[in-house]
Amino acid sequence: MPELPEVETVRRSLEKSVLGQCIEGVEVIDTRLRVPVRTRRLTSRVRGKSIRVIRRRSKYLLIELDGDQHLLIHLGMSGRLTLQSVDEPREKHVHVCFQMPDGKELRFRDPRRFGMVDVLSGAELEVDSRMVSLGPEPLSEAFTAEYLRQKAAGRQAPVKNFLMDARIVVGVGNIYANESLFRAQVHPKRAAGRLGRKSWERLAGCVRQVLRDAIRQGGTTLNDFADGDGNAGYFQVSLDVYDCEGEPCNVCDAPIRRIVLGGRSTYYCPRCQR
DNA sequence: AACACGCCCTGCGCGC
DNA sequence: TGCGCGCAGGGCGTGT
Repeated sequence: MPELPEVETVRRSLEKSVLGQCIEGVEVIDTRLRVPVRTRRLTSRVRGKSIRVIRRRSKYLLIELDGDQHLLIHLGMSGRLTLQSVDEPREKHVHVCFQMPDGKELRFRDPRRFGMVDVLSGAELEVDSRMVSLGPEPLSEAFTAEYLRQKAAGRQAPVKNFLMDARIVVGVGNIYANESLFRAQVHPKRAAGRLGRKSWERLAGCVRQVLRDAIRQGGTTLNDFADGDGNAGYFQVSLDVYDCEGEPCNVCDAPIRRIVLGGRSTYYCPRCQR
């Protein structure tokens, strides 16, 4: 589920609730995530350390602790990270808990188990294969129309697949790729290498705009997304095309179409997007 | 290199 | 009411 706006929403809420606090203990209930949880390593490196900074890179949360340790957390498709009272019964699929002060714990819950929880030193983080191959952040200065145009040169793959490639730009998942292309009036199937400068300008601008709007609304909650305090997002009411097959386009009333690209549902307006 | 595809896993909504 | 099916926000490995 969580794309950049959702992860950023979680980051901001955790920044308010747990920044500076000490992680008093770690409990691993189930190690079976996409990458098996290394319980002893996690416990020994994290227990007793305070949270110095909470960052986000791509769709990863990076929680920097005392002693140059960095918690690396990915929410996968169905992950949640919420601060709750230890008195509340643990929900099904809570796999890892971090004990926090005042009788609270940070719970990592992930029904589909596509997420991951790991801990790395600063040096390990710098050379980590998951990190080094990542493209620029879409809300950074490095993300420009010219950058995209150069990267796309000669590529035959659909522009939507290109946008969702984390080596090109991070954080743009299926929802926001669809929404960005709609706002930029670019057909998702267009070969990336065949877009002109003007299209790239619109697209770069719309990607940033969509992501900023979504962050402002606290992310998109389709089924179960919530921030660190359990609050749902609101961007789903602003979706123009995602999961809107057959509904009239908000601009021209033509019915929204659904096709499959790269194995994922792709929604677009056949009249607005060329 | 670039690209297509399948898989990891559980839950949900749908049609029958 | 119950069952089987397809589908779901991500990322990685493998094949051509």
